[in-house]
Amino acid sequence: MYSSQTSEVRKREVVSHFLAEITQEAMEIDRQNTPSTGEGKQESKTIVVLLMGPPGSGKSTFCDEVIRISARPWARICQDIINNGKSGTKIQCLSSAATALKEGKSVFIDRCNINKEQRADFLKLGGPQTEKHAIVLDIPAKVCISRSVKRTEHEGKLQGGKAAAVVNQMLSKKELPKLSEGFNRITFCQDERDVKEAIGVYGSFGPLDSLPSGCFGQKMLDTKTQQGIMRFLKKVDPSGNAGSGPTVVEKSITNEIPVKRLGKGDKLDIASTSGDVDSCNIYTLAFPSISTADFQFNLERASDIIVEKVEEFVSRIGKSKIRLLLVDLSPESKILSMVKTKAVQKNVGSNKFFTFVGDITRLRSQKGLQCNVIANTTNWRLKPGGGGVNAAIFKAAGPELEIATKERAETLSPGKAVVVPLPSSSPLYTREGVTHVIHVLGPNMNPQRPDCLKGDYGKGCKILREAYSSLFEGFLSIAQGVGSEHNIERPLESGGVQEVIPTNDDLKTKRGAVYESDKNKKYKGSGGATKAWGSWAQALYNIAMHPDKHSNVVLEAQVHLLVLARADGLDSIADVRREHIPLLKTMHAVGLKWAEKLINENGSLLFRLGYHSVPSMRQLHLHVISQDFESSHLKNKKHWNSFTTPFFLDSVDVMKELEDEGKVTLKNDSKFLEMELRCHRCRSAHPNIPRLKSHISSCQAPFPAALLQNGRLVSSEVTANFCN
DNA sequence: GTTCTAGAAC
DNA sequence: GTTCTAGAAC
Repeated sequence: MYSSQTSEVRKREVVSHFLAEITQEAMEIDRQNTPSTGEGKQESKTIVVLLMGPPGSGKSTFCDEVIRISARPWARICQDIINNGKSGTKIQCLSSAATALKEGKSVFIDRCNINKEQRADFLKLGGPQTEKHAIVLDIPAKVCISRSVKRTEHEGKLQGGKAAAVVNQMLSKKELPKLSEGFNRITFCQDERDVKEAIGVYGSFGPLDSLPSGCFGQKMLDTKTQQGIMRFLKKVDPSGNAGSGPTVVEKSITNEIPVKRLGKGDKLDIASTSGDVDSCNIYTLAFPSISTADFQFNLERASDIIVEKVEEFVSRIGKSKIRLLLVDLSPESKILSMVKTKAVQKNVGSNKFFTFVGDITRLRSQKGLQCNVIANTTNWRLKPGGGGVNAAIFKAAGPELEIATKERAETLSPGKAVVVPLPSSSPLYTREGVTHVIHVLGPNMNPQRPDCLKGDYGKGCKILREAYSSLFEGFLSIAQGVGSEHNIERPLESGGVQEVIPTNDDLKTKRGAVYESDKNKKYKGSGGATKAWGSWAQALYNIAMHPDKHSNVVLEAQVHLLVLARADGLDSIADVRREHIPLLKTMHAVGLKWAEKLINENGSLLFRLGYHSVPSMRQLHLHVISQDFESSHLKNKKHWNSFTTPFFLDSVDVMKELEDEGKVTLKNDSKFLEMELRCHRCRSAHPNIPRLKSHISSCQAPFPAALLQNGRLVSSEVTANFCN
């Protein structure tokens, strides 16, 4: 923090020093140009014209057109090409502009100049005689994006899907210029006609002419609101529809949720342009509108209350990585569009609140949207059935939810909520990554249902508010790790083998998770026995040596579990000899049993069983890892490569080599961990982890042939059995 | 393992 | 300007 501040200060010093110099030079020029006698001869004055607008708004075209028809000497200072045709820095622009002014040229500052801060230094250029103008190309975002996307030879190399991201990003920072910043004249252009007109004005603006000061062309438009909306949207509308009008904006909100995978193939780049593939780090509550379906609560009132309660909650949580998602199955949902409109009007939620069309029980599997907690609008008996969300959630979660619910509460009063941790065996947990269901009971206005309020909206609104408060409170308590009691399973009794399932829970709850890592550079290549282990690398050893103290250490995870050997002194595959074959077989059998159990629960899972060539944690452990690699803990190249390159030794191969050779010869090669990132299925290469993750979330290519042999890949189709 | 951060990449 | 990686410290 300190050092970054220092460097920022230093940067400013450099800039202001530099500015002082060029300003002085410009003033000298001005003095030379200013006639010392009071003769009436009019001198030509230089002007600095700052273009302002996102990529695709037509800044360069504007300059080119004016320069083409103008009698005045101009220089176009374009940040995109200032560095020998490549993009350069603001300082280069300032320097180049100062030089041009010195030569008596007027200058166009052709860069986005999107906010006051970006413009400030350019307004210091030249002397007091130098006029400062702004041309604001306030063109609809939609137009800018489509232009940016279409261009193939743009100087700034801003092409394709990235353009949408950049345009939106920039618009979120837009601050229209004001005369008070130091401008003599500001021209606003909102469409092509305005632009043409301005080109005409500046094109015929001769060296000796002057233009009236002030603001021109600004239409009635509440830019404050626009900015608010842009901030609300923050991220990109992947469809490129982010516009400045509220109609477009509403659509954007729906699309705005970062989605890992919308479809297949052609839409793959959506994730990368939305720039939020790490959205799994945001703790999310998905909730249906309470009471507005079967309980027939008035939509107008309900939407007011939702917006009110969300606003209240969002202001409380500050910058926490938490978000709320109002979900409805129907794209035509009235409540969704009403809430959307009101949220936009009130500018609620910033990037913390979204509306979303989808099945609340399938947000991850269908929409690629990870929600940690979902709310269930239930009935007073907390029982399945009744149709709607309640039936769907109980059905999707399986009997596990019923049982877990029963342990918590038998009934629920209107306005109240109950938090139920979902057992890891629930399909909603394994398939969707949902860790908790919060049952909430809203007020009922339907005479066919119990506790009907008979139109008493005084009471009804109070209860509905209370219901949302209870719901959000429950969510917050989970998010903060308070009251999150996780179900604990007993480890299987299996001879000298202890199992640990590390969690891939996004939250740091109080349960202590043990994660497997790949390696600790210092120990690279060293054998197992003499290795010095860091304290965290000891964790598995401690569990294996003292299982009594850790008898209930089974940490939940959807996709990755470890089978530990209890033998002391056996830290890695390098230590393993022929006599350990029975142990390895047992470990394999245990791993396989778990894999099959998990596959039974979720037929789409595929597993590989194997060892790391050089483990990062001591105590021999077998990885049983599902091949979806959907985990927020998979963060870097080493993680990925440790499971998808020959660094990962399939258990079946290890056992075979032990039988044939008596030991396992390690290639002992760290190069595997440094290899480029390749999809484990189709082997395509990807530049970084987020892009890779985005790809693997939808890649359905068959696995490489080698994996399909000898039972290396365990799936619902393959019933590999290497033990017994 | 996590967190922090500089600087590279975009 | 933002995103991403990788190295260092813990």
